[in-house]
Amino acid sequence: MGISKSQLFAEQYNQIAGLAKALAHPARVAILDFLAKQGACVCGDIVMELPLAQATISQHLRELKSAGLIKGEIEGNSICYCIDPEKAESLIQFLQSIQKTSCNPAATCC
Amino acid sequence: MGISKSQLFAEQYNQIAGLAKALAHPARVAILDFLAKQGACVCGDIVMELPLAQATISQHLRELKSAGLIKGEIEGNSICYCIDPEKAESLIQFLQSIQKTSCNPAATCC
DNA sequence: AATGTTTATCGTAATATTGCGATAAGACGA
DNA sequence: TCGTCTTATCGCAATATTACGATAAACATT
Repeated sequence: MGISKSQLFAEQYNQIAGLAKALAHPARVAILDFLAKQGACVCGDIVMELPLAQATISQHLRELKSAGLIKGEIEGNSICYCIDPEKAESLIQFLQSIQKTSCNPAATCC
Repeated sequence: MGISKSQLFAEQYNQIAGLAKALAHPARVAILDFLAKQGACVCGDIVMELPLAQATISQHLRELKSAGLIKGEIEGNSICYCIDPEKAESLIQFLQSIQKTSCNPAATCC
């Protein structure tokens, strides 16, 4: 009935899925790319870069932060965001692990 | 109003987000991991592995397939799924590109 | 042809996400 | 203190996702 059954899955799978979910919106991908292209930290002017209202961007930033993909620290009047590379690593490793799979030669399908 | 504004974002960001969305559910992560651990293809017994109904798994498989993360070919009576490593690559590359970002030493926040 | 096996699709209910205006909370300068 | 600037949160409406029973479609076996 549409209820989330995430508690039925292994913790590892939920973690990967949680990270992917944080990336599963073009605005959040754009935010990460913008932070990366700045080479370092950015204080607040993400709102100027994206075609979304300030409230919406604040929400996206919160999701990225709670997923652990970015860090934000108070910098005087504004807040300074930057990328936290640690969590991205586990997603990369999962992708590489499934990517390594070569198709069984005994199978005729691929 | 909750409408999707994805058409306002660059095509590249939508592609990354689309791939991440396919990974953004523990059942789909589990399916990919299962296919990878089998080393190759598996015909249908994914249903036995996961605590979900057959209709639900079929839906998840369709999402993985339309995202290009898996391929499925008809194998007699059943259908044979295996991982398509191509699309995973672009997601890996995006993650690595944002991961490379080291924090600007001039910034005091991180 | 009739039956069983396997996978896909439809319809529907429950829940989650998205987006934004309004507003609050905090820091800064005059 | 007062106004201003910046970011967060609330509340709501619109939409999307998730899950599954029922059923259909395709094929193999009998």
